[in-house]
Order: sequence, then structure tokens, then C-alpha cells
Amino acid sequence: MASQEVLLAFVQAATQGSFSAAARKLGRSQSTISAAVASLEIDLDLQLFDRSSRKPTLTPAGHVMLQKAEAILAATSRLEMSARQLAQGVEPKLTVAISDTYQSYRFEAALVDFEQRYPELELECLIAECDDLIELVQRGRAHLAFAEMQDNYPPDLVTSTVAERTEIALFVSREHALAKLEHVDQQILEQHRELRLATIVNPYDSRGKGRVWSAPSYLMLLEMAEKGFGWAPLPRWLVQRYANDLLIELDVRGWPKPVFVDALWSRLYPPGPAGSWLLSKMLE
Amino acid sequence: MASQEVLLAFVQAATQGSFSAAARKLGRSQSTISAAVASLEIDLDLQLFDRSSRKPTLTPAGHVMLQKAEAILAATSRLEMSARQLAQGVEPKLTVAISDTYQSYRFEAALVDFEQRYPELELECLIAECDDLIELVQRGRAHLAFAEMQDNYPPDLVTSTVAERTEIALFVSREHALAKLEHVDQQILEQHRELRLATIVNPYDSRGKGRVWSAPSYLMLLEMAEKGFGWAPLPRWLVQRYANDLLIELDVRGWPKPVFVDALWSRLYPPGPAGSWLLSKMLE
DNA sequence: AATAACCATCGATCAAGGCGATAGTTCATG
DNA sequence: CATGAACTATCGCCTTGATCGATGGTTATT
Repeated sequence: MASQEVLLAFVQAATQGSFSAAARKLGRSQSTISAAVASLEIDLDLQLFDRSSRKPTLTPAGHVMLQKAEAILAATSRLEMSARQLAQGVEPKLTVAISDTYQSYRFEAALVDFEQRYPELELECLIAECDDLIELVQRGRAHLAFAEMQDNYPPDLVTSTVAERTEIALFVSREHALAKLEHVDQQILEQHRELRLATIVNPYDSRGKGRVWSAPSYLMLLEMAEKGFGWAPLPRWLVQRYANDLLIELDVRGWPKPVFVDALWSRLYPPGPAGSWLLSKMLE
Repeated sequence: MASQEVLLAFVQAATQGSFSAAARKLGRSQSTISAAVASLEIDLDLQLFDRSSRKPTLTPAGHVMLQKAEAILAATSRLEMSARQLAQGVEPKLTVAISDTYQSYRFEAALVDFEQRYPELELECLIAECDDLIELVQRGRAHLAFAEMQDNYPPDLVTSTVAERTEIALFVSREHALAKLEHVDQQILEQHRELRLATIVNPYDSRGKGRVWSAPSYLMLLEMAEKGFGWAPLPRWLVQRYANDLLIELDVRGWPKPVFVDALWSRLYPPGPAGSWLLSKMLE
């Protein structure tokens, strides 16, 4: 079985184009590299280098084996990176629960940085509704949660408000009747269909306030609004991103509403380094 | 550096849930597995197993490391598979050149089987025009070629006719004026724009036979025909696959034309096992 | 209480990777 | 053409680590 040392020697020799250079690079003696390559050639029953000229060059078969060898080394270095991080106490998997309400540039930007910093760490994103979010964190099922701000939290939770204010405004399709009006008051609004968020656990209780269509995610609401089915409260960033020219904001008293977001975590199951890092990115 | 033996012991122990069982499976002594796991834990500075119960179970960190270790072992087994095949003389890379004229179910089916049989082998498909195809094979740049049948070939080439007949028929868009006609004769045809294949090397020399639009691939011609720009000779299978309902076949004397396909290879650079295998699949 | 199965540890053995020294090749240069 | 510089192959020797068998401790079952 080809050992790591042998493969390293081979890869280095192949990329350097010289056994001696590879030896210098790896801090080994030249004979070690030579022996390593020779033993690899015997093990694989393949000629890897063409030694006829001054500088050994890879044979066609050697090129193929180089690719495979590099794949192995890359896999081992990933293992070692994971091991180092785990040894330092980084959590094996980070679970973040997000409210349907909360989707933001800040979070996405934080994830981009996160991917750079912890490329090997498994990430799990859960979507849940307010009370469920709290329970997920309390049970330790999620390390971190981002939820719409609330007045009271259980004592075992720690919270911190994210320095970001999403705005939720009312939108309709360009083609919709309401789109023509300069200003819209509550009564006129109630004459048209509302598109409203309803979580699965806690559905909207339709007290006949007018026709209401509901969906469990803002993206679905947005698509309904695009089709002109009614007006919908939507995060402004979502509209800018996915329906920039198709929807128009309504001017209604009390709208747009600011939404503040709290980060939650548990005192019992405090987030590890990766969770803390992500948290600090979100709070900075 | 974690050696292959140690990783194998770890993976086997983790999947078996028992060091002794892993030892039996690997044909090693129990102490070997125990020592291997212990040394891996020391090397990685991680607790991989929870030994408190009767059967050792993976820690969360152990689960992560198991994934990474399996990735390494998979990479090495791919290397070994490649090595075995190369040692048996399988070509490091298979290059197949195909005429623009020839695209078929048979070839695609052969490739599916090929992928099963030589999953690690690199495949290169070249598209070229008739004379270029022959030159590619003569030079050894391509191991195999599939080209429209021809009467004479250079003496250093071997040929065999593929038992498949592609039909090329004339098609126009449903919306095109010609689509209304039951039968079309040559004169009427010449009054409308022709969409014709022109290779890059050997462009269509437009002797004012009527307006002609040309493109270097049948797929592009097909799209032009869909748009209603004119009539085009197209392989029937291509139309069935990509424009089933949008194009209509014209009934013109002399059409559809059968196209026979020859497989070509060189006596000087005979195809290796993989090439021969693919060839036999194509000829069977 | 007895037994069976399991894991950890110890000392010995052996193969593989490592080094230094040496000899043989190849290429550029005067 | 002779020479020197840089490279690779090979030899003997040493160290490391993988492996084994034996032994003892622990856990669950009967």
C-alpha cells in the first residue's frame, strides 16, 4: 500500500521536475526521494518517469497517477485540518436556526466568511417559527438562532440584538389595481386580497378579515405577489433581490415596519469556537 | 502522518462497532486494531471512540473523522484501480473524434457502459470535419473516430462500418410557408432559405444558389430552423430529441438520405483495451 | 458464580522509510 | 574534447512503526 511519504515524494518530484529539488523542498535526502519513487513504481507496476533525459519527466501514466496522488494528499490534508480544529474544541457540526422572518445580506456575508474560515465544518441551517426556535436552542439541537425580537426569553437563553434592521414593506405587482394609487389607506387595502406569512405550526386564523392567501415562506409570497394575486408584506431586501422591477411598494400608514432580530444561544450548550465566531460576525 | 493501515483499522472499527470484529474482517490481530486506533487518537489529539460502554461508539468528533478517513481511502482505491488498469496497458486517456454528422443513441449508450467499466479513465471527445478526422487518427491525436462513410481511406487506417444508419431529412418550422405543402419539389425549395452545415475549415462556398445561412453544428442549425429562418437537412434523431413538435419533415425527392458511419483507427497507433472495448461496443 | 466476549498493554519481531556515501549519467562550457 | 556541475541509482546501516501473541482487566449474559 502506497504510504503518504512515498506519495508526497512522488508528487513533489513530479511538480518540481527533479528528484533533488523535491528532496530539498521536503527536507529529505535525495536518496529517499529516489527510493520512494522507485518503490512506488514497483508497487504500482508502472513506469512513472521517463529517465532518458537529464530531467525526469512524467510518462502519460505518470500524469494520471499524479492527479490521483494529489487527490489523496488533498484528502489527508483536509482530515488533518479537521482534526486540528476539533482538537481545539471546535464543534463537529454547527447548527443554526433561522426564523422565516430573517434572511439578510449580513447573514449571507457572514456565511461567505465562515466558509473561508471553516471550510471543513459541516453546517446545518434549520428554518423554524418563533417558539420552535427557542425550543431548538434550549434543547441544544441548534447552537444559534436568529429570530424576530421578543420581549421575554427563558432564563437559560442569552440574547443579543443584531445591529441590523430589516424593513418589511407592503408590495404589489406593477399590474395590480393598487399600484396606480399614490397613497393607500387601510380600508382600500382590506378590499384586496392579502398574501400573508403563515407558519406550519401556527397557521393564520382567518377571521374573515377579507380574502387571505397564505404561504409558509416569503419567497413563495413574493411569487404570488409577482403574479398579481394580492398585496403582501415582504422584506425589502428580498424584493430588491428577486423581484426588483416587478413589484411596487405601497404607501400605507404604519408601513414600512422595522424588524429587529435577536441572536439566541443557550447557557447550557454554549456555542463552540465556530459558533462564537459566526455570532461575533453577526453582531459586529 | 496517519498511515493507510491505521485509517483502515479506524474505519473498519467504526463501521463494525467493535475492534475485534474489525480485526477479524481485516485479518489482523485484535491488538493491532487497538494500537492503531490508539495511535490515531494520539496523532490527531482527539478522542475518537467512547469506550465507557461495552461496544465502543464513535464520538461526534469521531463521526467527522470517519467521513474524512473514508474519503482518503476512497481516493487511494481510485488510485489503485487506475494503476491496475494502466499496468494492464489501458491507455491513460482515450480520445475519440466524432464527425459533426454523427451523433447517435448508440454512441451515447456506449458511453454509459464505458463510464461503468472505466470510471477513472479520462475521455476526450473531439468534433471535427471529415478530412480533419482522418488526420487526427493518422497523427495518433485521436485513438478512434466516427465519420461519415467514405470510399477510400489512407492505407494506414483501419475501418469498420457501424451497424447503424442515421437518416438525414429536411425540416422546417411548423410556422414556415413550406410546412403547408404536401409535397415540395426542388424548385420551390430553392426559393426559400437553406440552413446548411459548414465546417470551420471548409466553409460552404456560396455560389449564389439562393440565400444560405450556415452554422458549424447541427444543433445550431436546428435552432435556426425552429425560429423559422429556413429549411435544413438534419439528423432525424436530433429533431426527435430536441425539437419534436416544433419542426415538420418535408417530402422532397431524394430525401431522407441514409448516412452510414465508419469507425476509423490507425494501424500505427492501435487503440488500447479501453478503445478496443468502446469500439466493439459500437460495432456489436 | 461462571462464562464468554471484549479491550488495553507489554515485549519481541520485522518490514519500510530514512540517511550518508559512492558511483554512474547527462548536459553545458571553455 | 575534456571538465565540472548537477542529477539519479544503489549500497549498507539505523530508526520507526506496524504487527503478533500472550496476559490481564472489564462488562454483560447465563
